Amino acid sequence: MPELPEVEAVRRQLEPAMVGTRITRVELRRPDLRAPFPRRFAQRLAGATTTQLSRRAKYLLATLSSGETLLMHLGMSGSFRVAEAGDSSNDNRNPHDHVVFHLASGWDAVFNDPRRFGFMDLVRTTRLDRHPALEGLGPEPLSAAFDADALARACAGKRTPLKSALLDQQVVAGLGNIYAVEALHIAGLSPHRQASTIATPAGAPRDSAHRLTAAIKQVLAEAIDRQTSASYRAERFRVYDRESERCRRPRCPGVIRRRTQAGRSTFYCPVCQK
DNA sequence: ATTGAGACCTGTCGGC
DNA sequence: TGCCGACAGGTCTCAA
Repeated sequence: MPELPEVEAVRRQLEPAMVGTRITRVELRRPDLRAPFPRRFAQRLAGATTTQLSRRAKYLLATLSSGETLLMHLGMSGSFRVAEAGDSSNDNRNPHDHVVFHLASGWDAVFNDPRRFGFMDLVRTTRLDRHPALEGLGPEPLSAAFDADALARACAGKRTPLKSALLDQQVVAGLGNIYAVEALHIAGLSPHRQASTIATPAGAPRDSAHRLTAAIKQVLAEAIDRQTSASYRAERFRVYDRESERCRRPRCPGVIRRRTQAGRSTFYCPVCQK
C-alpha cells in the first residue's frame, strides 16, 4: 500500500493516539522484519513519551522523550491500526501483528505486516540524519526544495529510463510505482525516454522538467487529500492497473499499455506520452 | 559509477 | 474445487 501519500495517512491516523502519550509497554512478537529489531528494542521504548510523529519520504519518525527516535518503514504490506487496549491480545490478534505499542492513553498501536518488508530501528535523535536509511534521500517532493531545477539537475546525465529515475529515492524521495506512473501520464512524458532528456546538457530544466515537477506535486497532493477525506473513492488512477483500457486524457484515442521496467509494471498511454 | 536482475516474504487472483 | 504461476504500492545487494 504505502507510497508517500499512504504513509502520510498513517502518520495522521497515529498522531492523535501517540503524540504526548507514554508508551507503557511494547510487545514484540517476532525477532525481525526485513532486518532484526535493534537490541533491547522493547525495553528502550517502554516509558518513553512520543513528542512528535513526522514523516520523511516513506519513513515514519517518532521522536521520543528518551532522546531516541523510532524510525519505521511499512515496506509493501505494512499497516497500523489503533485498537482498544487488549483488542490485539487475547483472541483478537490478527495474523502478522508483529509489534504492539501499548499506550498510556489506553490505545494500542498495532503494526501488521504480512510480507515483512517493513523495518524498524531506534536511533539517537542527534544522529538521525546520518542513519543510512535517511542520509541519501533526495528532496521531499511537496517541499519548495523540490522544483524543476532540482529535478533536472538530478536527472542530468542519467541514462536510465525516466520512470526508473523517479523511483530512485535520491532523485526525489517518496514516489513509488503508482504515483511515478501517474505523474508521467499527467505530464505527457513517456516512461521510457532517457531521464537526461528533461534537462539541457548543462543541467537546466527543459519544459518537460517543469511539467513533471508540477505533475508529481499534483498527484501526491491529490492522493493525500483523497486518503484523508471522508468521501474516499477507491481507485481513481489515470493509467495504473488500467491495461487495455481507454486513455483518460480528454480526446486522446490511446489505449493503456503495460510493460515491465526494472522488474516493475509500467502503465502508459503510447499516444499522449512522448 | 551506473544500471539491471534477483532476493527477501506472504497473499490473492485468474486460468486450467 | 484445487493447484500453479504470475503478480503485488519497497528496498537492498550483487554482478556486469
